[in-house]
Amino acid sequence: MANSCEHCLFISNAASKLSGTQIERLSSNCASITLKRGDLLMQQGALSSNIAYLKTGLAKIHITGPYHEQIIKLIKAPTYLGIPNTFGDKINNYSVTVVEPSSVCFIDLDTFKYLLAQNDKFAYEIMLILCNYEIESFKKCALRTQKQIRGNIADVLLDLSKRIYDSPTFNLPLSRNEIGNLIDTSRESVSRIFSEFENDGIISVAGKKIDILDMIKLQLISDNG
Amino acid sequence: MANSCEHCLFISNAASKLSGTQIERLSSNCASITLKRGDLLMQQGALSSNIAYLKTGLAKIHITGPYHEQIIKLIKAPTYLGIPNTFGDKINNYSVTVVEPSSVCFIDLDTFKYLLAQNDKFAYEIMLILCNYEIESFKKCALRTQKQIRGNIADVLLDLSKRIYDSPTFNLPLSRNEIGNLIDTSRESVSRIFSEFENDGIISVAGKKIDILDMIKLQLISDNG
DNA sequence: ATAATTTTGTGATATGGATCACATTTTATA
DNA sequence: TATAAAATGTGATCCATATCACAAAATTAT
Repeated sequence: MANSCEHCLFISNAASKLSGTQIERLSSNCASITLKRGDLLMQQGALSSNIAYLKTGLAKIHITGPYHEQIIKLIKAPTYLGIPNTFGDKINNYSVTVVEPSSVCFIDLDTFKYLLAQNDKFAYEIMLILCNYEIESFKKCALRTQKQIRGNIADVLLDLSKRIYDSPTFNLPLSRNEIGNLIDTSRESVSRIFSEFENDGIISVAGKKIDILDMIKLQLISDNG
Repeated sequence: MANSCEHCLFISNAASKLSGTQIERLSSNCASITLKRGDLLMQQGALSSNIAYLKTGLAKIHITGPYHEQIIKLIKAPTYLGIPNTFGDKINNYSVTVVEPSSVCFIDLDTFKYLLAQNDKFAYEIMLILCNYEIESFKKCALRTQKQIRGNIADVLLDLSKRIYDSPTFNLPLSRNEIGNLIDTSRESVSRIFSEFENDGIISVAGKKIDILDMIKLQLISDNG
């Protein structure tokens, strides 16, 4: 049975700019699979021959640093992954691992490039995505290094609550150690700050389950570093 | 006298893909100026209506953090500046300040977008640039936070020597304070490490003038954090 | 040139977090 | 269900680096 991108429930802004023929071509050069927590979607150092489109789910972009693994960011569907890898040297410059059950389409690179060349509106949308990535990473870079751990943990909790789950209650998709890798700190410090926040009545923690009790105070901690 | 991009000595890879008519259009929508150290090329928070093309010189991209100014990176000509700003909300997300005498072309945004839509090879080159930006910033983000100050200072010196000046001897384009802002440390620490490196015979420092005496050892410090 | 301002170097001190250590809980596996 | 393995919480200790303080040097303005 042929894949149909045209009727995909999670079609991207970019793909919805494609013509009938173009989207047909996409459909026949695009394979959809489902992945579970821990599955590697893209391996740093490997040769990339596909663009990935995360249709549903949650993933982390991470790279191997000199001393430990560094999580660059959490990626929520829907989004394209690995576009920068496929231009230039075609070696993946980072790994992507699924942290919650996800469905992903792999799009043949040549097809993707063909579509970019054929349809300038499609290309424009992709460019928009790339631009936003850059702006985002500039900001994050500056904020993360100028705040103390309390501020960074507050940021992570707010991000999970607002951007990822849109709810004051959620299950942490990352271990304490991973949260540490995301904000450049140790797992012990993450634990300690969680306890601190709990004692201050800002959050309630039960294993992976987080409940933000005082959003205002959490926001203050985030703002004041 | 009309500006001629076609015969520009510093024409970009992207612009050299343009047709005769297209490059004429670029020429007539592009203003060239010269700037000196300290001149602001792009102001964070301001409305952007131009793409900048740094033809010659050196500039820094910086943003205002919660506590102090953060230098994101040093930009060496030739390069485009501000592309991400002009997509999306059109507010500059960062400032750019010239640190060495530079010449810059301001390209009208609508013209730039017109060229992107008309010429897919031009668009492809611009996309390449955006992709490289992202990869670069991922790497930098991870390395900077996982190394100690000695390692980061070694990185800055090597970057200046290799990428920017292509010489073991050069004049620092940044103050100690700015170097601190670049690698998230204090001016005092920068001074101290410079003295340390000098005592170890790795560099010689005379005000702004730096001489790298032992490239191998400096590289080792960079590698080992 | 001279004065005012900014930048820099370096010692002393304080401290945020890393690291170590180990008990406890949770999760995965046989 | 039992057992092994991984993740977590928390105290004690240590250290890299920020911060403070102030003198010296360099730059800029008058």
